[in-house]
Amino acid sequence: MRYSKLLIPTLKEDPAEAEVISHKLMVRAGMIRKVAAGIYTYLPLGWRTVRKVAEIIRQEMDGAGAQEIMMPAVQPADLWIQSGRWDFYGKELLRFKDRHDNEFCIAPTAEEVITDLAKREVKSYRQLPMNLYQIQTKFRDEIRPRFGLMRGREFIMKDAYSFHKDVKSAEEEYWNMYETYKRIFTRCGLDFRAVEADTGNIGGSFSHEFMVLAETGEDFIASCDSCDYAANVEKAECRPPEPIDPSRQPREMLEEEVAELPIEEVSTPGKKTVEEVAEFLHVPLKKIVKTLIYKFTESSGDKAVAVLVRGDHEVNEIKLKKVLTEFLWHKEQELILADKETVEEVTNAPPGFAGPVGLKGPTWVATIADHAVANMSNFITGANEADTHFKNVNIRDFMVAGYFDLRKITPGDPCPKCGTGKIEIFKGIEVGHIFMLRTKYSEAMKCTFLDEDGAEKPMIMGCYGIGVSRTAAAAIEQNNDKNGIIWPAPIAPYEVIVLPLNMKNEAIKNAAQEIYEELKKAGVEVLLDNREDVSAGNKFKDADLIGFPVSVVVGEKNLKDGFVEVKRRSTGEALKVPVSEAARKTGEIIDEEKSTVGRKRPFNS
RNA sequence: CGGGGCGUAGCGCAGCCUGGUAGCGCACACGGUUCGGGACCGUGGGGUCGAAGGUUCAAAUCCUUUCGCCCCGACCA
Repeated sequence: MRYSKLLIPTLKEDPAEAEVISHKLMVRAGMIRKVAAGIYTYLPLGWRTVRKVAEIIRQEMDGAGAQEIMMPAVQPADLWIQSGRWDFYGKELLRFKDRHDNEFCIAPTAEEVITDLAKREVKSYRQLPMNLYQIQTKFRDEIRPRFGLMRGREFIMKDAYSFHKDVKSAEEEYWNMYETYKRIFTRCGLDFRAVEADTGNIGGSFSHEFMVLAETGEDFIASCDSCDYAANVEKAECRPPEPIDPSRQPREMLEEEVAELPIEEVSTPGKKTVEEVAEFLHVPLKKIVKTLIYKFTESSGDKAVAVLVRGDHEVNEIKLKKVLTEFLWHKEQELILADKETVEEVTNAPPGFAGPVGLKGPTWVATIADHAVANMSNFITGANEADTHFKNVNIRDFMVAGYFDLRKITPGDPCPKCGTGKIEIFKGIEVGHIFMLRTKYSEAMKCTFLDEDGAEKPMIMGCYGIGVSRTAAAAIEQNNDKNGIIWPAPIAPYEVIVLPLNMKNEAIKNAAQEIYEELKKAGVEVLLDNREDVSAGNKFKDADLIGFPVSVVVGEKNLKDGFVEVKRRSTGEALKVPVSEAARKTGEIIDEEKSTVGRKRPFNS
């Protein structure tokens, strides 16, 4: 392709609206343009990269036995009502009515349509297992789209759904997809980890996320420094301190054995946060118990629950939700930190002075505590009175409905898997997610088959997503320098750019043209920067900004002696090669760039 | 939805406080000189100052409303 024919509107300056590097560089390199918040047009270069990511996904999915299909983006409400998600999904689901006043949505994901398809077309165990996928535009009306393609509202996703006659088959496919995803992201040249994850809105029984490690990631990953354990912080379980002590009886095992002292009131004027209290009373955060009042709604009205965690810990709301539903039988809706009024009602004090001693009020249902609290003694809590805390509080002083894993894992915690390693926290960008759905959708939508024994059974399902456009952005987050993008060769919009530095010099023009033709013939994806009246400096800057893995520089000085320069974007390393050798050498280098991608970074190590 | 910020030429911005000719750099077009790391000279085109209403002789500027965008938070297959 000739540069002059392509729409590549590069910019010298960062766009004012962009914050993260991938967003800035994609706009500057002329790959995307914004149409509305979280909604983008892909320009020729951006689209080529997206297509290349998609092609890698296709090859690997097809190779793994999946079949590509295409489902509608606009989906009827009644399928979503059948699955129960029409009510459950909330505002993120973009809904509208057609001219007949029938309700529709723009699909954020396609479990409903695919389950309906399987229900209609698959009758027998003989047709199973089956894995169907599509690569398609999705829409999620995110509360706050941001960071360009990293969190768009409209984005391109590969979503796959598998159907099985039994759990064993489904689990086999799950791990088949797990391995397939590893190959896909490795081929894309990404440094990533597969981590255990929460199942969120999609539901189901277990799940892994594929995380690209990057500082701009919005997810936190807990990873063990000695074993292969890695999990989303949302999911990572905290090993209860020894001894595991649900009954709270044996006091003799406490890490710090001291006699329980009598409870004592202390004045703490204006000291609301744990940090302020710790500083004011000259005690470590670990000696304080935080009391957080959470509010949720159930059929009988608003309820409040008090949650106790150690001062240096933070509540993991996903775990809290789970505890509320699974152990306390509250089917909560919209769990939120309680507002001022609720706090005052439950604690009889302004926010900032809540404590577990003497909670009351009609909405208060229970006090629950994190495991770590069970092993504390003579700690500090709020006194449920303005400007006052209690010292030497002990478990004897209040009622706890139970001890659960309620906190976020923190760096230095013991690994929940091996127990000996320490947890480290990394930031990551979620580019893929695989779920074991089991029968969540097949039961709701009556998607059944006849098994060998003639019994009608719901299909066992799995689902597997990859953010295609996000993967492209994540690759940039990981591969860039001050001059621009450094594309991993397999997903670069073009593999090679040929730079004739002066188009008015016939010898340069002809040599560049020749090398370009030869590369094209050899099947290399090559772009010829044939722009007239663009200075050498500009061509270099644009080539670096866009990030072509290899450039062939055809300039006067070298060409006089019959040479051109073949340069790698990743290392800056430049080879002087004879014109006649240029195409061959370039081909070799690009092959090497493509084949070494991913190899330098061992998976999960 | 809460807090903060911003809407002036395609992009990046100044002008607004203190009302009176809409400006700068880049980009774009034409002519010329340049041509290995974002060249230079000259000429030129391009703006309902986000929108609506108000105050005023006069509004980009002051007031009100509204829309959009960005950041932080809550939220998120």
